[in-house]
Amino acid sequence: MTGLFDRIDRPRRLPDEIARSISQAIDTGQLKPGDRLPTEHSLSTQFGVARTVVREAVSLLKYDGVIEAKRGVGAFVSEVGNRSAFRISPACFEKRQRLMQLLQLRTGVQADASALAATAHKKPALKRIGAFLQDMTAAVDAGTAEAERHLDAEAAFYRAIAEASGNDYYVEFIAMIERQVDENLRSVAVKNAMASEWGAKVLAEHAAVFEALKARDPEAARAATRTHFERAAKRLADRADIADV
Amino acid sequence: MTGLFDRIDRPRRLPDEIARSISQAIDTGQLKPGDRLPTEHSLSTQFGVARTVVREAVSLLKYDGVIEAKRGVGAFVSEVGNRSAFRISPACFEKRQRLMQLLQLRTGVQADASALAATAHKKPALKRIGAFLQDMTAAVDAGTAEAERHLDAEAAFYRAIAEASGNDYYVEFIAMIERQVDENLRSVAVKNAMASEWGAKVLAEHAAVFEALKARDPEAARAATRTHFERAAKRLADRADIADV
DNA sequence: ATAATTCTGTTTGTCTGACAACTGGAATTA
DNA sequence: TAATTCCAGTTGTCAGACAAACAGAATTAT
Repeated sequence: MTGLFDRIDRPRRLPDEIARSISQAIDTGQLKPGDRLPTEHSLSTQFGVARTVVREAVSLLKYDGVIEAKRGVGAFVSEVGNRSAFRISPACFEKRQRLMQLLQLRTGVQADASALAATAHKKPALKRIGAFLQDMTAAVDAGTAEAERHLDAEAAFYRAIAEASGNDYYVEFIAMIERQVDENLRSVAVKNAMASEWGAKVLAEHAAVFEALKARDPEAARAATRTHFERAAKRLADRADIADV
Repeated sequence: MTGLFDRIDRPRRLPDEIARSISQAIDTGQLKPGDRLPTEHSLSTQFGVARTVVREAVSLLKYDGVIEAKRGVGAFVSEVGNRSAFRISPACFEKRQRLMQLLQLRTGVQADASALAATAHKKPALKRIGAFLQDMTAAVDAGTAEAERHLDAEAAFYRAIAEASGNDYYVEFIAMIERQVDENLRSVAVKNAMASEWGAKVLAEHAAVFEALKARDPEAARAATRTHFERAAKRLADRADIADV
């Protein structure tokens, strides 16, 4: 049973903390592309940690292409558009606008995945997808107690669709986004799932997607998926307790 | 002037090399989710480097959520779907199927971005976009000598569209993909751009996108963008010298 | 005999100091 | 004046040490 206890705040690793700090300085414009970072020695004294820790932190940012280092010279903030990874910072869940933008991107990708799956799916995949839809139905029938199960089944439903598309990148991308959203907005999503007046309504959205897949109609699948995720985004953002600016 | 000299292969950083090695072991299934990694001490002797180097490498993978470490116990491969970043490994450009999948994902996202931009764009943005289209036209008129400029203008054209969408995540995502594709397939793309018989044809594809934006017609913009990127993907994959399996 | 506790070795996390490789510019020399 | 050499500074790597946390064995108490 989850929800009884909040996860204790484990002492995070120092390098992650420092990487986040530097990354934030770049995002907020305190460090602009081309700017030179303080030396590792300087950073280690500023943060009050050993240089090895600073090195690990800087190494993370180098790996993402956020900064570039030249031996004997220093480390510099890279030009934008040189990133080698797509990553969502937790700060994005603090502002409504950023959140909506993220969910908008996800909606489009997820709709594409459904459209692909509509024509590409094999029989066993459809069976799997249908099973998750039944899971959701059962969870809704069971009422608010099974809200968590409902959410898990929903995530599995759309993950299965992504897998049925036959494109591994959709699976990876969707899984990544889903994980981030879940990690940051789980509690809000649970509240939404518990709002029983929505149960049947939302279920119909999923069912429409499934029917479109069964009919191998890509455009219907895309439209149905888009409809659900657009509404879900609205429900989430409406209920999320975040700043409007 | 680019293209005269190839960039010398600088000795890569050890941590990146090791991170890549471990990551590959996971991708190929030599290390499965739940498996325990060798100890840092063991890895340092196996790779013949200091533990600090191994630590940096492992730290990168931890940051991506590929592995999780417990002090006093060891480091373990995470379950799939726990990644906190979306990253494209260079290996993806070695197999035609993976490449097509990647380009398919990009096509969908880019098409969505265009659809959004069609309704969201402001006047100055449209002007910027049009300027890049003219750049491309000029480059095509100048012939094969300006192939590189053509490519740069094309990338800038679609980046500008993403910016006009008003959604920062589209900008980030598209920039990341574009960079990876460019880095790995630049030479192929140049050859394509130099194939003069395509010049006018391709230019018409871009122009169609621009016209749809000007007309503020989202579905037309989406369709035109999709058409271009699907054809571009085909041209790229046809010419790319990669394995079919 | 069983359950609780303590001890111990292992592993990751952090610290410290050192040296190597490399760079840009200053000081020196031709 | 121009070329060369030298030097302080910075990142990259190395080596060793200790702290923190954990799993399981050994010990003790019930």
